Amino acid sequence: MQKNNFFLIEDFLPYILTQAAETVSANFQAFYKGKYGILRTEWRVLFHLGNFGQMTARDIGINAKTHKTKISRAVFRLEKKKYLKRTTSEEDRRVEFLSLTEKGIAVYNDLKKEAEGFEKRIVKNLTESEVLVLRQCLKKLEANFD
Amino acid sequence: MQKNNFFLIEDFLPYILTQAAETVSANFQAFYKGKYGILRTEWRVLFHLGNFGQMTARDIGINAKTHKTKISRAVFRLEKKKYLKRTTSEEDRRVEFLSLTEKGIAVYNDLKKEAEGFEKRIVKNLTESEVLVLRQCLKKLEANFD
DNA sequence: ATATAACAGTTGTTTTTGTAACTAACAACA
DNA sequence: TGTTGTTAGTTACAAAAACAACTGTTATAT
Repeated sequence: MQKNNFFLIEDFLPYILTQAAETVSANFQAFYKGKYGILRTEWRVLFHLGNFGQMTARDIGINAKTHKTKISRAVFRLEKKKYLKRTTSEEDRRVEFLSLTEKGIAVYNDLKKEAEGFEKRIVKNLTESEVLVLRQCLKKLEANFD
Repeated sequence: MQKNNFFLIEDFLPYILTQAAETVSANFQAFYKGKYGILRTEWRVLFHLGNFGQMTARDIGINAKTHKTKISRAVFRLEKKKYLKRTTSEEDRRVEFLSLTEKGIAVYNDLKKEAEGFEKRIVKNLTESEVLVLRQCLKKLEANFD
């Protein structure tokens, strides 16, 4: 395995960013998949509802930058597990308000606790200012592609 | 959409890391998929071979932290497109050495050029020291989960 | 030698995603 | 009204990923 080029895949930011994201989230995903059979998009929906309360699928999709079909299917699966309930809007019957059930809230709270521990484990390695810069950079990077 | 919690999904590092990675690489992926019909794992294999020359599927898998079945299928597809050729090892007939064909090298060079431009576009937003810290942090994060 | 384990890589099956087409409801404007 | 366009959310189908079981080969150990 010898180096014969100036462009190195291991210096390419989208690559190392993706690798880091995959590596870091793999453990956590395995945890919530193993414990609650929840997939990534389901986790996102659950946490949006847990964080912000009642929301529409549309708004979750916009905030999480996730395509509506994925949201739709995640909502379906969460509903099947009784983690989530729907209420059709009175004003616009196309719109459904989503919110967590008691059961969903319990799951959310457990996953939240786990997420907090996970977060600590990640940043333990870094100085406070590093974490700050990291967050800033990630935000800036993303803003570049909107 | 109101905030009623201390844990916020938008501050959760695995989440913002994943979001940033997805947002940032979406454009690039669309480009190479559109132009050469290449998927993410295929891109990784191509760039490992382009960067390091002849390699085995196993070593690409280890370096790219990608499961062998994904590598195997990516290799198959790259071979079908004549971007890559295989040579069975003399010493160990289980082992196949992979390397790019002329056609593969041409594709690699084009994608490399594109990647360089892409990289510049990303970091344009950031100061040199920010980029440095970002790279460091990503490396440290990943090392935490090996 | 020969049995057993370990390894490189592939294939089969199920689950999940991507993409586009779809239904139903609303909006706007003639 | 009625026609056209837009929007929220679903569904259908093809492509890709996850996971486990598989083939063929080499290494180990009795």
